Amino acid sequence: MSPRTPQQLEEIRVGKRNLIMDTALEHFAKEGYHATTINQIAQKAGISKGLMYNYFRSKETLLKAIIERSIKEIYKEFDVNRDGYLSEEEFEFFIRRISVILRERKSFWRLFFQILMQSDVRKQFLDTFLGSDSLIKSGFSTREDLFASRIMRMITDYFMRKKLTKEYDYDPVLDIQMFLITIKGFAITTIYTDNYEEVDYDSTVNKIIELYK
Amino acid sequence: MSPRTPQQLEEIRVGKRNLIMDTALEHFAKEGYHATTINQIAQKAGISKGLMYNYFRSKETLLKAIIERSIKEIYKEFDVNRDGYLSEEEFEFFIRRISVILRERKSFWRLFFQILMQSDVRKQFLDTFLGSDSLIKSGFSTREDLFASRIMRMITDYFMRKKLTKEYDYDPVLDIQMFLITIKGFAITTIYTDNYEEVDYDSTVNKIIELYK
Amino acid sequence: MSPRTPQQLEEIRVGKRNLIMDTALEHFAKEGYHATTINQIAQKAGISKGLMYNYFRSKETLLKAIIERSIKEIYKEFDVNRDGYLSEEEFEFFIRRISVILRERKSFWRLFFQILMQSDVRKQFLDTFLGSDSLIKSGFSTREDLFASRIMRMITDYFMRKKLTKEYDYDPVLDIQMFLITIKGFAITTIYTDNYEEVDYDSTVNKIIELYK
Amino acid sequence: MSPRTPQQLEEIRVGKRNLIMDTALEHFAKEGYHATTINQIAQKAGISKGLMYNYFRSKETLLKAIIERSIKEIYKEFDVNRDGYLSEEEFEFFIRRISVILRERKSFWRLFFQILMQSDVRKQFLDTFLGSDSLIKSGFSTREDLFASRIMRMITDYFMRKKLTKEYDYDPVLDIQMFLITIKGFAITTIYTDNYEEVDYDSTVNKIIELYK
DNA sequence: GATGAATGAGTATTCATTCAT
DNA sequence: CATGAATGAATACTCATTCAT
Repeated sequence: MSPRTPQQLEEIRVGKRNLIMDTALEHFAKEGYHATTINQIAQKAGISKGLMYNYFRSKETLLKAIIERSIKEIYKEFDVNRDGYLSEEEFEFFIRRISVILRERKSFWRLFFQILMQSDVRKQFLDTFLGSDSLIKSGFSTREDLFASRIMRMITDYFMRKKLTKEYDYDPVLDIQMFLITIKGFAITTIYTDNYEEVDYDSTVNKIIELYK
Repeated sequence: MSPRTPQQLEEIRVGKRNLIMDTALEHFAKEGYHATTINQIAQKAGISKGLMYNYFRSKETLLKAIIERSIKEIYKEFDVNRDGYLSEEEFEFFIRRISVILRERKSFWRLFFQILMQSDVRKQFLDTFLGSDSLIKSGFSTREDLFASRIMRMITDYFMRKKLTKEYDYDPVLDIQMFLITIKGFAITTIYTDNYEEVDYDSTVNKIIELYK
Repeated sequence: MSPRTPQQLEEIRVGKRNLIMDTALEHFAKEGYHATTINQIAQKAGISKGLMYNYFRSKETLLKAIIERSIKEIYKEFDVNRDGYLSEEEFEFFIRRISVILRERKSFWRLFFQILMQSDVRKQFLDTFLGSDSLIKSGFSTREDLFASRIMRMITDYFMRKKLTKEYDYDPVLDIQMFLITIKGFAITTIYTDNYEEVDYDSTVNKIIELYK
Repeated sequence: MSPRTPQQLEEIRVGKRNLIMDTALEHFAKEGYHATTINQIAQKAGISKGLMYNYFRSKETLLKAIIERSIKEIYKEFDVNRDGYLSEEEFEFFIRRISVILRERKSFWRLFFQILMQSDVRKQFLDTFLGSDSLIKSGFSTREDLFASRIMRMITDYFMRKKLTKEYDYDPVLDIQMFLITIKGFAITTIYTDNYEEVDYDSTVNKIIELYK
């Protein structure tokens, strides 16, 4: 009859917290943040509404927690090379990494898209994702705030360097623009395609690398 | 002060109907469908809530009407050549047309994106827009149902023909895939960019044409 | 079938607004602000919960509206002589006026007491009522903000003058203190007595006047 | 590390019980009964919610326990002379005692006021405190139920006797009324004044004694 | 056609209370 | 004795929709 140990409690808390976040993410991504009710989440997670509020102060807090968690995890993925220099090898790795992350976290990205495409929150999504400070503006501020803009700078540098090595009439600004457009289109296609031929998917990734490496 | 003729009445009706739809579209696109209230719309449109319901049976009906109206208008834009054959000239025209329409109807496209990125309605947007029957599934059924899939077929044909005329190792399936990705990315970029340099925008369009013509 | 005229609408609005405020005041005074539910109020007033929110943005707004309404009305009662000078005649009139107002607005005063006796809101009630700026602090700020402190100053002056005319060892500070204590006790007694003998009540009022005139 | 004796356990129990009550009283008095949550109390007291319910069946039970405890203690203060006769000396002592108790138990009195000024519980407070049976009605029944009414009777007797010894036109009923009003006003002033000049306070007490002894 | 007062079902949130450990 | 996760009933508040005028 002795109370649970702190470890046990921590386990319960962490486990349930993640359960709630996972369940909520699934619903948010599918039906949209506004259209999803706390009731739905609680029911699907098999807990009471009250308990949800034991873990998250509000629906919005829950949303932010979900976003932050994913942002942090994604940040780690790219945390390898901090020297700010993007080699051709790293560029390819970067593209391949994106293609994996997009597939592995479809729900998150669907949610993220939704949010960013809404009014004030929006602030051009991909220019955001790949390089701006709108996360801060959106209230989704983390220590990783500058992550996006750092990546964006690295990419810019990468394309600028290509001018030196490649062709005469090479226009790096246009190439960056085309690259971003392609990545965005690729992202949407990946996220909103439920079943794709692995082969086709791979050759698409390869093609993108071929085009912009 | 003579009583209005039936024609005048009809004009008033149509005018008010469009006013409501325009106002609603603006709000839906900016704040999102769920976050927008009938009150806001009515107030901004300068009419009473009651009158709104005189024109639209429900909020959802209003939404569908907005979508349908735009779909129809866009359909007309591409209604020129019905022979199902897409010449190189027409392909270029097609791309340029898209770039214009995207800019001219930003609000609509933002709304359309939102809707499609949600719930069961989703069904990959651009594959929808450019060629599927999901509009029907989505409940946004119109007489133009098959419009998208016809366009999609034309595009497929177009790229298939390129195999015949162009290179040996040309892979039309991959090229279509890349083309669709590019169009999607271009669409999102256009819709969610508030101010762009006209020059840059044009060169991007030209580049896309250059790449896939 | 023509819509209601602005006058009709205004009548409805004012009438219903007052109905809600009156009903709410009754409940707030009896069961306390927190213990009273919007449901109770709506039910007693014979309207739907929703309608309440058509007239008041929130429960707290309703409370403030009730307080302000009464404060304004009471302010008018004492708005007669603005010269800041309180003659003996006016002093007597002042006491009698209070005795009437306390009886006529029992519910309001009960509510007002409750509120002021709560934590931050508190700030000594009667020193407030009769002379401070806590109304402002309480968030019940009106153009009549300084009403209370003006009255307080008038009373202070009144008692100071008595020193000049009356006795040698007269202590005006003590007398003011005793006067305020008496008024407070009188107020509470009046407000929380349901049935009193009119005769007894009058003689009490007379006694107070006799003691402090 | 030897197991605690039953006495020690009982001491712990009593100590913790009082700790909870003290903490709760502080919050109830400051934020109000309804606005105070069990969580706040438990947290401030440094115990778990569960333990609270080990000591008190419910929030309301806790409230009643607090009231009863104070009532009993106050009762003891006045339990000296049970002969029902109030001498002039004792009357003065009575007043002075009240002035001390009011200051020493501000929190309790503030809470008591709140409670009595609400709902059916109300029943004029001071007439209660000084002489009625409303404690029973209020559900705050104790063995000391009749305490208040006994005191009230003693006071009545005291003033009636003054008629015999003092003046011709002396009206004991009016004097009692004025006395009660003064005591109430004095009580409120004392309870809701945070810092008073000790000198002023004393002279006020003396003045009351002078007036009604 | 036009209005806006009125409704009520639904939604997020709070909090006293229970209970397994 | 002690804990805090879990519950669920209650509460404030919103908003699409209806309807009398």
